[in-house]
Amino acid sequence: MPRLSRLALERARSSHDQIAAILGTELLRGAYAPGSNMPSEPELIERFQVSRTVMREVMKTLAAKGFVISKTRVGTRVRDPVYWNYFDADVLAWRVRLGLDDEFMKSLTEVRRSLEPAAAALAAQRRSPTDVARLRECVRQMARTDHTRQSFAEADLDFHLAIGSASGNPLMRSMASVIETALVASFAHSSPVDDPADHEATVNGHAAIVDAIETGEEQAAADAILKVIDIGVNRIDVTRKKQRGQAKK
Amino acid sequence: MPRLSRLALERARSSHDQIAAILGTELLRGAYAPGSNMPSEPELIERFQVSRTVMREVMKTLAAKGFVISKTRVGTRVRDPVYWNYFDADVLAWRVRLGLDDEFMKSLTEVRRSLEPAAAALAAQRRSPTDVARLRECVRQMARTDHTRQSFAEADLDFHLAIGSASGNPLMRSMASVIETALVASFAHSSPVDDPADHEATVNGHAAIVDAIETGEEQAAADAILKVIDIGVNRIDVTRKKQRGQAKK
DNA sequence: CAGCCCTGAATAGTCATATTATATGACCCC
DNA sequence: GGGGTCATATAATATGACTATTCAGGGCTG
Repeated sequence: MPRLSRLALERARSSHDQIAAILGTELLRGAYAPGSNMPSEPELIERFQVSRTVMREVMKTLAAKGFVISKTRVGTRVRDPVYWNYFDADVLAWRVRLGLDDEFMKSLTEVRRSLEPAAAALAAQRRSPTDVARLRECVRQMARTDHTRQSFAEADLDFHLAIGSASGNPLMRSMASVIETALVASFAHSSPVDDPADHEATVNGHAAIVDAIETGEEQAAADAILKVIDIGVNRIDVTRKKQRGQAKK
Repeated sequence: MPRLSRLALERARSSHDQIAAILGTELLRGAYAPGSNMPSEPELIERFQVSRTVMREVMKTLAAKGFVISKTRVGTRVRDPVYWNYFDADVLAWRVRLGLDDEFMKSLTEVRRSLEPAAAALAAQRRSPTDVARLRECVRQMARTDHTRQSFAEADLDFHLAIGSASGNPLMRSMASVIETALVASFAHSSPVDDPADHEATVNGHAAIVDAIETGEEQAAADAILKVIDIGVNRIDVTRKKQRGQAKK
C-alpha cells in the first residue's frame, strides 16, 4: 500500500476535509470573486448535504487559511488573494491538484531559488555534526537504485527538509516543508529515476551541497543547491516539451 | 480611533478568536509538548466556559494552521512544530505578542534578506508603469514629516507589499504581506521617525529601490533593498543596546 | 501458548434546533 | 440633510442527542 499521506493529496476522508478541499479548490480556481460573498450557510448546507456544524467548521478552516472572513449580518466574504495562505500544506496541495501550470511552477521556482540558497548558506555557517550526518544519510537514501518515482521524491523531500532544519531557522524550516511538498508532486510528471544519468547527476548535486555545508563554505553551498534546483527545473521543461511534441503528433 | 486592525494584533473580539489566540499563544510558548495530547474537549470547555460548538471551531482553526490534529478516540494531538504555519498572519501576530526576542528577529531578518532582494529583482525585471507609480506614491507617503510611529509603519508596510505585488509572483506577494506584519510590530520599539536623519536615510533608501526597479537594474534593486533591511536591523540593535544599558543603571 | 477476532468503551465527528449578538439599511425625528 | 433608532438578516453561540472510529482487552481458535 503506497504511503501517499505524506503528500497530503490523497486523504481527506472526513466530510469536513472533503468539503474544505472542494471549496478551497474552487476558491483557488477563482470561482468566487474576491470581495464578493460566498453562498450563504443554508445554500452550502443544501449543496453538500451536511449539518450546519460541519459547514461552519469548514468555513472556519477556510477562514483560518485566510480565504474568507465571516461577519454577522454580512455573510462570508472572499478576501483578497493577497491574504490567502499559499504557504500552507493544504492550500498548496489543493493548488497542485488543480494543475501544475508553467506559471505556477515558475513562481514556485523563483521562491525556491531565493530561499533555499539562503537556507543552505545558513546551514554551512552553523553546521552541526548531527545535521551533516543526517544530510549524508539522506543522500545515501537518494542514491539507492531501487527507487520508484514516489520513493525517490520522498527521499528528495527529506533532504530538503533536513536542509531547512540545519539552517537553524524555524521559519526557513517551516517554509521548506511546505514548498517541497509541491515539488514532490511535480515528480509525478518527471523524475530523475527515469534516467540513470539524471539520477546520478542529481545525487551528486546533492552530495556537493553536503560537502560545502560540512566545510562551512557558505557560498559554495548556496551555489550547489541552486544548481540542483536548476537541474530539476530543466528536467521538467524538457519533459513538458516532449509531452507537447507528442501531443501535436 | 486608531486603525490598529491592520496589524491584526488588537482585534480578536469573538470568543472564538480570543480562545484561538490564547491556545495558539500557549502552543507557541511550548506549553503543550509536541506529540502529546491537548486537554480533552470537555476540559477545554470547562476551562473557557464556552459551548462545544465554539470549542470545536477553535480546534478546527488550530488544526487548519497546522498546530494540532484531531482524531476520533485518540484526542487532539500537538503536531511537530515543523508543521506549524508560521507564515500565517494570525500565527505571526501571536508570536509577536509573545515577544520579539533577538532569536526570532534574527530568523525573520534572515528570511527577509533572502526573499526581498529576489522580489525586488523580479520587480525590476518585470517593471510595469503602474507598479512603479504605486511605489513612487508609497515613497512619497513615507517622506511625509507628520508621521507617527504607527502611520510610518503602515506606509513602510505598503511599500514592501507593493514590492511583493510588483514582483508579479503571487507567492512572493503572499509572503511579503505576512512578514511585513511582524516587521511593523517591531517599529513600536524603534522607528525611523524618532530621528530626522534616520527618517531621511530610510526614505532615500526606499527611493533608491524604486529607481533601480524603474531602470530595470535587477542587481541594483536587490542591493538597495538589502541596504534598507540592514538599516532597519541596525536601528533595532542600537535601540536595544541602549535600552539594556538603561536597564542596568 | 500465540495469534486473531470480537466486543466494549472512549473520544471526536455529525446532526438538529433554539437562542443571542451584530451589522446593515431604512426610516424617522430633529 | 444629519444623526439617531429600529427592524431584519445573518452569523455566532449554546445545548443535547446520536454516530463513527479506533484503541485496548479479553476470549476464542489454532
